[in-house]
Amino acid sequence: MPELPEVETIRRQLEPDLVGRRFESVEVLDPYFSQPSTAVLFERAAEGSEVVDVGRRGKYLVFEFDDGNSMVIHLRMTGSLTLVEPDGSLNPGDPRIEPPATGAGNGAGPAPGDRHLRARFMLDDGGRLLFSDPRRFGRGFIAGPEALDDYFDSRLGVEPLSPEFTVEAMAAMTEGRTGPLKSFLLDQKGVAGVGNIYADEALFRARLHPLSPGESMKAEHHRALRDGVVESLERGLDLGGASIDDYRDARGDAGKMQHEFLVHRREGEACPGCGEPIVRIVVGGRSTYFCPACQKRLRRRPRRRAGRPLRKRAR
DNA sequence: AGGTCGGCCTGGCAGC
DNA sequence: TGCTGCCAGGCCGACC
Repeated sequence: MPELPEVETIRRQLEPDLVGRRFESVEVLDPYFSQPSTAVLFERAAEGSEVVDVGRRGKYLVFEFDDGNSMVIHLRMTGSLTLVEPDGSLNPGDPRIEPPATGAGNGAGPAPGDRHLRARFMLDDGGRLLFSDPRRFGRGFIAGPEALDDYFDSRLGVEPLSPEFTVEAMAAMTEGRTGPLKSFLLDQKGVAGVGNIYADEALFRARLHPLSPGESMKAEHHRALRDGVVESLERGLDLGGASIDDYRDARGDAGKMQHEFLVHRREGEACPGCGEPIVRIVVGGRSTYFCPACQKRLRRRPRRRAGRPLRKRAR
């Protein structure tokens, strides 16, 4: 599942090869991809545009065009973007040359005849960018600068790898939140880009229980969670992301983060901290892995009622 | 307003 | 073997 480290890995690979290139033709093969816009409108808006920047916001990839508009792509669960060089390889010098487009298939990409291919962007240097997505959850749209700002502002919170992601910001975001910390981390309006994998890893690094309410945290916990999020995302970036099922980077390679999960998808295995078995629970409908020994649940801080002194406990 | 839950999708797999 | 049913989960909209 592409989360921030996976999307950023793809962005870093695409940027040097796409900036300065022009989309000569664009084909939307699955109308779902461009919904709610139509395939034709999407194709018209992208065709002829030169890419001047490849950016990222949360889990969204942002291809900025020379006309000021941007094409935004979200990979969701199973989407992938693959850049094919003019010679058919996945990067210069790569041995995985596509078979010549003489036989079956139409030279669709790294997997010729890929039935999950949803959109194809032909570049002016003969290369092409392919969007493939078995589950059809991924989406693309084109927007002007103001509309794009509004879109992101209403959906996304702070970038966790930016200087704005401070301990104070963490404290402000979790104040008054009664829901579980796991749900807070998955809410993109708080920290943008964290998904199920890195939420589990961040909570373990912070030694925080996924069901602890946001408002139960004290200053030391705010710092621990901020640091846990940053460390888990940076580790994922260093390893080129995590490949559990479908994820591949823009060159068709798998990431290595899945070999270094501390708790995620490791139910019953020994906790890397204390050796106790890792447990799986469901929080907000999501599989959640943690160590019950290392990640103790915080209790809600008692709220003082105005004008009334704290009562001593009866008995 | 914050929290929770179902729906969107399809491939893969368990179970019969 | 082939069928059914369930699970995976990011995001959104409906609802409490």
